[in-house]
Amino acid sequence: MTPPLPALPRAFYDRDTTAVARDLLGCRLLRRGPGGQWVETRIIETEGYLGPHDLACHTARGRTPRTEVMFGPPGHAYVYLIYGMYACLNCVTEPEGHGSAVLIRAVEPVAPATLPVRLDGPGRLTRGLGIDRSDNGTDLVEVGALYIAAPARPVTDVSSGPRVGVDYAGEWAAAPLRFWEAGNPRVSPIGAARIPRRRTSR
DNA sequence: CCGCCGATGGTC
DNA sequence: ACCATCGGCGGC
Repeated sequence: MTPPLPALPRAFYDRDTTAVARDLLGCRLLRRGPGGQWVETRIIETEGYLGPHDLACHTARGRTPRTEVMFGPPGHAYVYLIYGMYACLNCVTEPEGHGSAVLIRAVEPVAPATLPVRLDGPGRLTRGLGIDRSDNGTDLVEVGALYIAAPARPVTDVSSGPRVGVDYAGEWAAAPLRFWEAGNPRVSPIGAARIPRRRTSR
């Protein structure tokens, strides 16, 4: 693929986190590899983390070195290490100081049309695209090695459900802040409609 | 198909 | 001690 596809403006991120989480579906996540080659993907699953009042949100534990980026201006990447071995990619939302972000949980390849790695799952997509904590703080509004562009066509059919892996968050565990493109079979089936399994024998 | 468990290391 | 995960394995 050949960017520059224009990056989404900062105003896109400087909004209600739930709206940003929904509107990121269909957007392009662009990654330039070490060899200068581009990979264009399409966002198909997200989760909103609303701020310090949201007990599932990292900022609920206050302002710390790790969450500094989340309290910063919108439109920056918040990348953190989970379980000692996977990175998770987020976009900071709302005005500076708010402490909210959207986790990108799954993308699908656009160009190249297929890749030898899976990109569904927050840990798999960062591993597959070579995203790690060195990308923390990247300004996604700049056309750089990692940024986000507008969708070819907006996603209108959106499903939602509880976020994954936040059972510790009390009342907030059940909040329907996970969003995915309805009917897309590449979204991991956690909480989504069961994927009909292909017949393997005859 | 479902559920359990280990890997692995930053964070507070 | 916990954790916004993943993949392998064993049981049904």
